[in-house]
Amino acid sequence: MNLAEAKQQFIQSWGVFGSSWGINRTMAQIHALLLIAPEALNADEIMEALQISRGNANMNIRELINWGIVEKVLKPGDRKEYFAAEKDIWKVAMRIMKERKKRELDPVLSTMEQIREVDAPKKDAETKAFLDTVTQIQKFAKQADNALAGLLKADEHWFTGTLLKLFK
Amino acid sequence: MNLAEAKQQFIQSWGVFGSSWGINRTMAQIHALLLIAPEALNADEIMEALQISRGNANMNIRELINWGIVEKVLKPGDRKEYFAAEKDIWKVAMRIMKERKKRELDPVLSTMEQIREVDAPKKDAETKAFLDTVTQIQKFAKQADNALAGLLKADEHWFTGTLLKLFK
DNA sequence: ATTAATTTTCAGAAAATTTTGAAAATATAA
DNA sequence: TTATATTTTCAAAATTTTCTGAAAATTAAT
Repeated sequence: MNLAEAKQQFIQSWGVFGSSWGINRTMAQIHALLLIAPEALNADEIMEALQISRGNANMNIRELINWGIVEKVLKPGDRKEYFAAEKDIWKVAMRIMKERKKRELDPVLSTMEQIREVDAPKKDAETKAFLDTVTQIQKFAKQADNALAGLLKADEHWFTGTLLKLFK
Repeated sequence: MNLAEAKQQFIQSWGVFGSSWGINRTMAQIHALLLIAPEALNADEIMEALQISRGNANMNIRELINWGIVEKVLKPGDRKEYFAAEKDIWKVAMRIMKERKKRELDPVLSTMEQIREVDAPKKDAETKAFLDTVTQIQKFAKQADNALAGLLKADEHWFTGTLLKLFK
């Protein structure tokens, strides 16, 4: 396996992992491509490398930017827009966790909250059991939420710390 | 919102969350239904409650059993098979994490391992950068893997401890 | 052994998601 | 302003995933 083949393999695999992580295949592949590209790439280069259409490329690049793991890079004297991925894997992972927490965990919390407002005789055994399950889930989700928030907070501090050191 | 409505709401929501967690909607809904059912249910009852076909029910029940969060319950004098969900949310979460770790994290680890065997001049700057990225990912995945394994192990011990106390 | 009940399988249908490609919108240069 | 390059949008097409339902297989009773 030479370098080009290894890169190809990497992009393919990242696409497969992406799918099982609820991220669409192409989005993950573009991310992989940018992650191992020595330079920022423009839309045409991405389309060429992955053999995808312009619309597809555009849409998924935008989504990667929304997730905060890819950014636009402008080159002086070139009208095309270039794109570069955040290369620090830890930062990438933190951003993804943050995004997924927001999209997946937070809704669970508010839904469970809302369901607990059920207007039913609290003494009824069936009602009790149901509310108990909902409460358990809520507790668990809160713990997970706190743990993640803590991790993200810690990382932020670590980052701030490092940054401050650089400028002091 | 009365009890029946609340239950309906719960099942619907669980289905939505499931999708974003890479679990199919019906599978998640069956799980939700069993989670709040006072008694084990049979296939017909599940089909009726969720308005789904027999094939669909059968397939997703089997998958829930594979994940280890639902089990068959046999009732004496009844030829039908009944199904019950694990009610301890913590256990459910642990099982799901274990399963996802196996299906998603472990493959990342082995693929990165394999890619690092690339046959390319290690002094070349491009090769170096590529291998560095792959190594970073591998390190991160290993950390995540260890953290999860630790959590699962801790839980196992906690469980064993609790169980032992009960019987001693 | 025969019959009846129940579960499993799986090809095709339906639904959901992703992708294309060309037209419209936007931005830059001449 | 006009022309040209580039990006964005979005309806329709392609693909992937999920679901149905009836036939086949299995299990248990008579």
